[in-house]
Amino acid sequence: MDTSRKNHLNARARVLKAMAHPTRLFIIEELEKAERCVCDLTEQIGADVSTVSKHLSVLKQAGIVIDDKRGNQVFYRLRVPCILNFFGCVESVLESSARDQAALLNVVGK
Amino acid sequence: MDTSRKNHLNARARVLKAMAHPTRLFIIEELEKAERCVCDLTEQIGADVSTVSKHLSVLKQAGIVIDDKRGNQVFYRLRVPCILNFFGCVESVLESSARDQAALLNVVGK
DNA sequence: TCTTTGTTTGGCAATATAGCCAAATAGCCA
DNA sequence: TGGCTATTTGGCTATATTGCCAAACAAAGA
Repeated sequence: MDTSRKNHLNARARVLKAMAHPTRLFIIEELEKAERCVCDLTEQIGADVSTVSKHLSVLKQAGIVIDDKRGNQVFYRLRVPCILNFFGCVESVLESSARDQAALLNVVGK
Repeated sequence: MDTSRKNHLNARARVLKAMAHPTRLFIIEELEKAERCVCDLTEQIGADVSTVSKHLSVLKQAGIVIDDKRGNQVFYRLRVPCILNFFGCVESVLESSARDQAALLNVVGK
């Protein structure tokens, strides 16, 4: 495997890793609707502000969100609008898993 | 946040997490081309067989790949064909990050 | 059966992640 | 300036992940 391919794989993995957490997926979904300040997200999520802030910084470092300070609030929004389309395939994985599970249970049940 | 939304976020996060590793992305890309046995993947990846086998089992548990034993070899293939389209958006995140980095360097350079 | 080849599993050490609390920082307004 | 609100950072513990080695398993063939 050459270096350039390795770098590419690492870069992609970093983005996916940043998304791979329920709270961060929630944030992404919310930001798809509109920008949000940390306080709003924190309230919706129901965790410590510091926890939410750290999740946001993970997303920011991965290049997924961008922040914008206005007054003493910080607003976050998605940097790239396509992120949500992105999930069509994740959904098919989930559905196909569910289908196969069901089929399996059916067989076992007999 | 209601339970059903939480479950959904967890399910999605599990799939993304399974993908979020360079070696596993490599495997996914290879399987997009054709099914592969563990031995082929191991050779390409250049890690211990046990390591590769564990990565495969992560992908399998997430419902991303499926295995098929033939003789004493085990062949893996993607369960869902769309996985690679999936990356269009990851790419835009990367590109947009790169662009902004470059712009930043430009400003700093002045 | 014994051996060889291919794969998975168990176990371990190193490292990374998550989430909380406490403390630091930043901006606003009196 | 002092106090208030919003956010980030540091530090800690608990937990999860990674990757290797060694050992177990499985299939095939001599």
